[in-house]
Amino acid sequence: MTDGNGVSPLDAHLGYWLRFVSNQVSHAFATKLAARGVTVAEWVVLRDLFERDAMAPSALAERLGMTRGAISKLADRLAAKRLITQAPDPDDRRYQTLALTPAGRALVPELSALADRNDAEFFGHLAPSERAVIEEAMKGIVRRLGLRSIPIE
Amino acid sequence: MTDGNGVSPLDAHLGYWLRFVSNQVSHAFATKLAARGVTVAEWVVLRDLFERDAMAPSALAERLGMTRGAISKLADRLAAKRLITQAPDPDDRRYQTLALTPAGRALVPELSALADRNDAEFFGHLAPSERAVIEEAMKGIVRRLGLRSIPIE
DNA sequence: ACCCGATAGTTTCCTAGTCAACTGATCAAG
DNA sequence: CTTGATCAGTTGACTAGGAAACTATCGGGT
Repeated sequence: MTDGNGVSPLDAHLGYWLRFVSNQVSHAFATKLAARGVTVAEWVVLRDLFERDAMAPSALAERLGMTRGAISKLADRLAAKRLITQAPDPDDRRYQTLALTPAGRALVPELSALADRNDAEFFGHLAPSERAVIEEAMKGIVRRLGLRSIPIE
Repeated sequence: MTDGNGVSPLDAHLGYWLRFVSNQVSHAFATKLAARGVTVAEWVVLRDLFERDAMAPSALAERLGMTRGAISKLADRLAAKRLITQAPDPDDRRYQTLALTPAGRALVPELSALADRNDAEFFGHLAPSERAVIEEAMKGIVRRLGLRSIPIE
């Protein structure tokens, strides 16, 4: 685990390899999304709204593990691209309701295809048993440590 | 793989789980490092210089997959913290030589212990066989796709 | 009925990157 | 030699996000 100096090599850590691959995967995906004028964070928001239909920014922040400030800016960007709408909630005027525009809704399946393709490029060759071990290990870590959201604090 | 709308769930992708866990691991590590006043990128540079003893910024940029601009600023920060020195190369004055100061050298083993601890917290409970599958799969992906460096383009 | 605290969203400042333009230094070809 | 291409490093403009202060709204206790 350590060399003569008490310093273990960087690549002795599983975290190193995970970050390495994960960074590459995310970057490759970001490049694909960029061709459609969307960032990864924007994609995640669109994807979430696609299923839930309408959501308050704070709920998104909670689910995506981002600050409310970040969501506020992200929502502005998506609204500027005419992919979502920001409507005040009539019941409680502190709240907003974010929802996909028709253009936004139409975009999600296209982006989803990019996500499928990207994942296949990196992991498609793995044996089902390997996939299963990795997926279970990751889910197990999330469960064990009680991790929530799609993090970055 | 897809629901009725042709949109596969986010968590159907292995890349999703990898990013999830990897983000958490990196964040937890960043928090530990922050207590010593160092960022993850700075740690990687220190760690690399620890083994190689002296290096040009451009070589670091290549190895770490960062731009020269980023390394330039990073080196300035580390020099300001008196952890590295920036010396001109006498043979070719375009080059610099980055090297650890004694303080920098002394810090690496401490940070390395944090890295060990962090990795153990997330992956220590995995069976050796699980670790092996994951590590091999990640290394295989790196090999298969000819990935280099610790990326972010 | 009225504050006081909590809660939703925005905004400002900061950090750490990228990208691209720029400055010097070197080298090779004429 | 000199000139032009190339390469190392720096710098400035820009981006995405976090932290925390700020605004506005709501709700509950007295």
